Amino acid sequence: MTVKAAAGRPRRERTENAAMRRRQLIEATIDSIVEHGLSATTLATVSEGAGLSQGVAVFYFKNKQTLLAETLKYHYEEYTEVWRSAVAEAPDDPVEKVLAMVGADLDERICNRRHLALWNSFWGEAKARPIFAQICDTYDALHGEVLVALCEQAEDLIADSTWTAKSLAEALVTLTDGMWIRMHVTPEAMDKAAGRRLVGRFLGTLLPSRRDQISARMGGAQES
Amino acid sequence: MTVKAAAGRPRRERTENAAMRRRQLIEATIDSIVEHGLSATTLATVSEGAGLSQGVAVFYFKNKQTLLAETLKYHYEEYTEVWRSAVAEAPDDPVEKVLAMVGADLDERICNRRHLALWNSFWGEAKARPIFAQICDTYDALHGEVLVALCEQAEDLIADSTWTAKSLAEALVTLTDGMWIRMHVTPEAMDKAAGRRLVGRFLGTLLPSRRDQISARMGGAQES
Amino acid sequence: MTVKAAAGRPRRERTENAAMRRRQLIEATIDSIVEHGLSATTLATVSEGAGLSQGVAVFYFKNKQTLLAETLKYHYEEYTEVWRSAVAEAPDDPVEKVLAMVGADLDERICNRRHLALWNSFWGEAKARPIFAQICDTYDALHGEVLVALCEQAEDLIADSTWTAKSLAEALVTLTDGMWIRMHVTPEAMDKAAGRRLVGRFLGTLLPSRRDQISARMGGAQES
Amino acid sequence: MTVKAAAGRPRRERTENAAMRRRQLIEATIDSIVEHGLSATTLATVSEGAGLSQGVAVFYFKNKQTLLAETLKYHYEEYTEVWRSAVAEAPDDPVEKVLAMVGADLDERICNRRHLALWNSFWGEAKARPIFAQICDTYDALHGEVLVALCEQAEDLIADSTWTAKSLAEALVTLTDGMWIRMHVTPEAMDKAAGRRLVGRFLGTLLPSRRDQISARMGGAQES
DNA sequence: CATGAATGAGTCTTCATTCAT
DNA sequence: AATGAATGAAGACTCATTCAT
Repeated sequence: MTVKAAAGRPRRERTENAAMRRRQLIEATIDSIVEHGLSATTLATVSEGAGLSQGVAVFYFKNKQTLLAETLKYHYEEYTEVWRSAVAEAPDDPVEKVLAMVGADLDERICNRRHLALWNSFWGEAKARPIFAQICDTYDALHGEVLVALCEQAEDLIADSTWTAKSLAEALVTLTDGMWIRMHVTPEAMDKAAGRRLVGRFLGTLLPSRRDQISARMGGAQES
Repeated sequence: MTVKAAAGRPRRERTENAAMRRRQLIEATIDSIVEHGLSATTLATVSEGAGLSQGVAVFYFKNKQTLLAETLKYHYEEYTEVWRSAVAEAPDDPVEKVLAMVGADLDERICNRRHLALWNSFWGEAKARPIFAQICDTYDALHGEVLVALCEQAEDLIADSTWTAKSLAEALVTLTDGMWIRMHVTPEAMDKAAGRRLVGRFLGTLLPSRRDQISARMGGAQES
Repeated sequence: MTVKAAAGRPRRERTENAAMRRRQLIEATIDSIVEHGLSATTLATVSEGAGLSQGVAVFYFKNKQTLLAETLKYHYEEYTEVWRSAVAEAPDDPVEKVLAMVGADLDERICNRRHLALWNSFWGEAKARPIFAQICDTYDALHGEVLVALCEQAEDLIADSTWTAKSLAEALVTLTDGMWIRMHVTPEAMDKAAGRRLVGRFLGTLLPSRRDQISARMGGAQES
Repeated sequence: MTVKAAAGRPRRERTENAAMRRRQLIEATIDSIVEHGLSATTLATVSEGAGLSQGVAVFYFKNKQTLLAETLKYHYEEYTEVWRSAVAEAPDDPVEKVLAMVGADLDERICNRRHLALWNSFWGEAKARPIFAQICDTYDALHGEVLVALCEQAEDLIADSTWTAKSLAEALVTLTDGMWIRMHVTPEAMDKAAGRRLVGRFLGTLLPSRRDQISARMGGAQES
């Protein structure tokens, strides 16, 4: 009867509340994984971190498994958003686009202790848990396709007969993965600036004529 | 009862037996981690895999924690042995030594499904378990030092002002870690041959004058 | 807010609405017990079955316990109504009255999958839950008294010195309970028609002179 | 080496110990079901009753489900043993055999508070738990076949054209089930002696010429 | 009236660890 | 040396119940 009067509001509020709770729980999950590791992350550590009861996590995610999977997705969404906007905002030059996409991997929003720890934890378990592997595959495939496409247009980079667009993209992704690992496992041996320089040097070696431009984007050949 | 009868048994025999059991259990641990993942590896899966009773693992390793740590060490010992002998056996040329050391990372004895799975699992948990992290650090430090030293001698490689011995070593190690990850996570996207070609291309780009030599060691620049 | 608007709503309407909701919830409870069993019947299965929210069941019944007890009562009320009207409508002859009362136990409204499943579930738990036991006792006592009274008047049936009114009533009730169990547990071994024939044979054996009359009411002595 | 010296002994002991523990746990399960009902029987109530830790129940039965199923089987084995030996020991006369088999259902070892409570609890859940139903079916089928066979030979009992061997067996089984229920639900209304008399009267009515013999086996037509 | 979010005690189950033999 | 029975502390998950809206 008076439903109309209150229409929209309560439902929206409810939906918003649910979204908020889910985010709250996912953040707490990330916190726990970063702090205790994936294997020591329990519904207890998560719900305590979120300041909620154990039941809520189940209420919103049904499963621990689902909670973890959603956490992984959430993380990938953030990453995807970062590289996508980086590419979009890059100057309209093929090499710049590639630099932007690779540079996104070293963006502060992605390449930080929290994200690296999370990513590494999931990778370690991906082979044993098909759901994780599938999520990784999906997002990685998208990322890979876009990078190959950009490399194809950056003809200067693959002018050298050694490289093809595909192999170059693969090399860049491999370099990124390696850096993420090293930054995570031995942060004292490699930090973000060192990572940028490494990629910069690599691309600079490939494309000597643009070395200055690359240096400007990635950081120079300073001490490392 | 019959202890007295066996009392005279030489200590060596006992020690050997113990060493054998330990190896047996470590291998079973690796099997389990490869098959079920680290988080699903229990003393039960290990002892069952070893064909022994539940108690033995504790008897020989005291802890599950210790068993895992010893497994990690065992694995690193194998790896260290491989790259050490590869360097030793390489022709007496600085660049050849570097190629040998990097090539060891792609050696069949190291770069196989089993090792990659194991390594990845431990990395994922390393940050959360100091014991693992410490083991990784120790062995990685040794490996790193040797590689830097070799790079310093391979002056041709760092003739280009872009690279220093240290940054080059870091780049190579990073590339290796990245390859291991990709071979593990997306084996259909990168296999061992593709990995060799990738490193080959990378070094070939750095040192155009030795490109043929590098190709010969690492595999050519075929399609990838 | 709109409480004032509805304030004038007659109490009857509210009471009727409540009665409707209670019936709705009880029916859903029965559905759930029939489908999932008593032990797997939760407030969630009930409220979902009723198409209502979780809270309602508590609102109207205060307890899960009470909801179940009310469900049991509801069921007994239905049964009582059936045998009472059967007796009332039976021809004015003592034997006919007994036949009618026993026949009611095989009436389609009582002797169906749904009722049998429900009854059985409650019996299984009755001993452990005093509230259930008490409800069963109350209604069974009433039923028993009436049946004994009718048997006393049906002198023909107990002419045989073997039987007394009480023992005959007990035998009939026992037979009914047994049939209900067997129809529930092994429906392929006994259906309603077989049940009627069984009772018919039993009474026919007791009272050969009225065998035809009994057959007419209960079904003949066909194959079984 | 010295295995031979200790041979046989430890293994036998171990097997015996396991059998003993299983029996101990099953008895505790029965105790709990009789006392608290099936739905309130938890691994906690069982292991506490057995004076053991929760883990043992799982160790020996793997599951709560399996523990319950084994309990049901154990109970049926006892019952089967009783009626089988009763039939075997009965005089070599068809009617006597039938009387013995039906009488077994009223044997003190079977027809006691404990057994009845147990049986009833399982029946109540049988429909919802296929495993229970299957166990019941298996043992009931055996019992039914034997009873039909005996009835076929007891030609006197089915001389009356009303009854066939099958329908008579069905009637007897139904009577038994009904008695068990009533003894369980309303023990004040029917005890074991009353049950024996009821069956006695029923068979006596069927076979007037043997009434004395039946009375002697089942108890006379005393007060009931 | 009615909703459904939130709680927390309790259940089953797993598993590292202990210990008698 | 080796076994495997036994323990008990978590862990994930369920569910009756409460309560703000």
